[in-house]
Amino acid sequence: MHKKNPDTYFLSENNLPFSDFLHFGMSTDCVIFGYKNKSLRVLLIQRGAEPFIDNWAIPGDLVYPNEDLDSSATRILQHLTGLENIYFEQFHTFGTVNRHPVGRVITIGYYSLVRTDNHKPVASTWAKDVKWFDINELPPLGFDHEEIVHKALEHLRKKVRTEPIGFELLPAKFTLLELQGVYEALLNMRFDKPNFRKKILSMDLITPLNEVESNVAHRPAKLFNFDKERYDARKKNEISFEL
Amino acid sequence: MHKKNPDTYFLSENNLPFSDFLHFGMSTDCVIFGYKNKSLRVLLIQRGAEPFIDNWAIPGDLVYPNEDLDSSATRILQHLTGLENIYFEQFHTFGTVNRHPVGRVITIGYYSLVRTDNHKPVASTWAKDVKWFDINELPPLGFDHEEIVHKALEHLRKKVRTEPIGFELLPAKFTLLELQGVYEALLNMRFDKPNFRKKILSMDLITPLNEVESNVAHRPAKLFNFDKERYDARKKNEISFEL
DNA sequence: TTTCTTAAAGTAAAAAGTACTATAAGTTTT
DNA sequence: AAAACTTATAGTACTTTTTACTTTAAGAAA
Repeated sequence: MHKKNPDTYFLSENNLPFSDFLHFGMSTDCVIFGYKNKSLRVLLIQRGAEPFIDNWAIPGDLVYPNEDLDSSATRILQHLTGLENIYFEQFHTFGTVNRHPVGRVITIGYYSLVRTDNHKPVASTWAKDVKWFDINELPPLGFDHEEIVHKALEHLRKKVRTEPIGFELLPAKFTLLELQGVYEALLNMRFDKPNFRKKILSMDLITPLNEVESNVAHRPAKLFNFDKERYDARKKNEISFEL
Repeated sequence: MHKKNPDTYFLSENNLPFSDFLHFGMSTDCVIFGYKNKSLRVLLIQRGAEPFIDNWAIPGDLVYPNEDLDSSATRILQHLTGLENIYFEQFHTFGTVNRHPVGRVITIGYYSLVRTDNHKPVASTWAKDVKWFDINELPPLGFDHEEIVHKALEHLRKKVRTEPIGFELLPAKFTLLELQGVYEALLNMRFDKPNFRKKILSMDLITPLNEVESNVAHRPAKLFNFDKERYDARKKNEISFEL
């Protein structure tokens, strides 16, 4: 119904026809975080196509004409890691006029958290190589990807202080010291062990299992898992839909 | 240099030529918050053009082909309020396939905070009317603007807890009780007056002036202003550029 | 059985947050 | 001009949370 004469829409102060505005490219780029050996890592690909061929970059792709934004991010993640049900979140959109050498391409930044032990990322047609990099030892990146990674990290650090997402970087069963390591890597801080333990347990969101770690040269620690149901239930109750 | 054959770029798993991906429209939409009479308000326009003509909506416009995203938001804000140096921030991008009746238009959501007393918003060619609405008494909105407003409010509420942006809703000189009113409206909570005062002053970010309010039927309160320089300086020192 | 390493519990001081009371300083009313 | 009233501002006592540190326990390895 509205399709008849689109040129009459959006005529703010300029007189360009509507069709002149439909020349944007859209992409999604994903900053994939992992955790291993007490350090925070980012998954990068080595580009197999121009522009920035051979450069390292964060994985991304153009949004399909008939694809939702989150679906696009899911597709990239799925494709690269082979995993489903990955935690991810949109955090910022980057659209400086000349950010892309080919044309006006605006990219939507997502970050995601994955358990690095579960899988091996695989290179594909569009990536010569895929590798985990320590967050403090990143190579030079193509496009404006350094800015994107930096901003992703900023968002992640804020988020992790208010919502229990640290678990997403660990296997389902983890020890409290492992969890502490995640938070220390993420926030670049040190915590006191007994106090960290006390605080985490007092939140009542992780449940002790009847299992302990194995193959360690010392007293094995108890394993826990995150009680997502309880968290979701609690969150639901607190939400007040004021609008 | 890279412009010669764009069709070889971004060929992930599909075989569409690059030009097929350049048919997105981009817009920015601004959720403008104000504060008056102890209540939080949103500035809405009544649309003067299709689609959703006559409906209330948040102000927005298509991004110009040669315009940065933030510039686009600035332009809309400037145009509508006549004010410069308005606080604003990008918060989320909305791009569901069918969100826009005319075509695939992706919109970048911004929210901003303005001092409502400083100015009167003016309607223009693209808006029949402009009006402030109480956040709890919004009319039905066109497009997906209800979702956008809701999400903006969510972001604002988080932001206001970690950064001193409440001042942006008040005139340069304000009383502590006025500031308390802003926070109560923003967070939908009540604070104890002496404690709020103590907490705010202990942050050492607002400075007392040698002025008091006038034309009040009781003991006039002291006026304060926000010490932005001190805040910026302090923030600068804390930032550790770890990337 | 001894030694080693880390888990896990406990304790005490400091800081921050909460609830409330009291006083001071203006304006308005009588 | 004094009294009544309203709100600003200061102060106090109490509770809870955070921080720093000590102690004990449990298992693995030698």
